[in-house]
Amino acid sequence: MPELPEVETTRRGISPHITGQLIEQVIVRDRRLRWPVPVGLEQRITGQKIHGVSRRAKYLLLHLDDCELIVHLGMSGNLRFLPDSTAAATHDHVDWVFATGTLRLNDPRRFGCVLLTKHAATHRLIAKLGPEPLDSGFTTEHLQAACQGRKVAIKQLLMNAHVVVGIGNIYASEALFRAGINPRRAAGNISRERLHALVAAVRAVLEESIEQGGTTLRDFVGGDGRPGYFRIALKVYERAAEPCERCGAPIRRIVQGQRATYYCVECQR
DNA sequence: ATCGGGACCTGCTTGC
DNA sequence: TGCAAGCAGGTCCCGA
Repeated sequence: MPELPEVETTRRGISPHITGQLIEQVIVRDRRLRWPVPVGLEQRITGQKIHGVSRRAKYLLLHLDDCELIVHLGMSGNLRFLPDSTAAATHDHVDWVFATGTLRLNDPRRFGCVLLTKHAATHRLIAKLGPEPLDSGFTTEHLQAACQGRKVAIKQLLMNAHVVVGIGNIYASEALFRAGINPRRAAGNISRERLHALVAAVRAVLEESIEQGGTTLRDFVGGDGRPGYFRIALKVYERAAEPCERCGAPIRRIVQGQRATYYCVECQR
């Protein structure tokens, strides 16, 4: 489900509600996620305070007294703060209960995770990630170095979290459209000038989406339960056969690495 | 080192 | 109406 803008929207939605709050109770209804929710998590963190919620790539990090929780929403997860008690539904995996309400993780496809660690920054899932696309570390030089000698398609390289994090299937297509680059082009065969444009396009599309609360295609809701409104701003994603906004040619859908890619054959070379 | 593909899941839509 | 196939916002891990 969520790419960086949706995870960031979730973070902003839940953070004010739980930061500074004491965890009164933890309810795990279904430990089955991508990796099982650790046995004993409930006792381990009950009574601890949430000192803040940060984000690294698509991981949400909850900072507690003496440990950190790594939460990933996978393809279909959402994390919501519920001020009033609401009966749990199917696929509600974990509740964190506070005096002011409940933080609840729902994840039908179970590709998400809830993990416990001392220091998330050194955790194996996080330690080797590439730079954040909205931070200063994501530069033309960095992208150029990552592309050097690579034969993979630029779209697949953009989605590689060891190169740059947070860009999933929607925003990879959208950023390449903005930059005018064919998603199938070999990464190593793109000029520095065009990579410079791509860096700017990635930043712009992610920032604009965050402003709109992310993209809701089917079922995404942010921490407050509201959908994101960036879908109407998508230029190519899920627009196969529709006319390109720029040139009128029909948007094409192809498959790369088992994922759908959308692009304009005229505007993107 | 790089790459391609399979794996992990449920639920919705589409087509026969 | 029923059923099977295809598709969906992620990413780890394996073998070549």
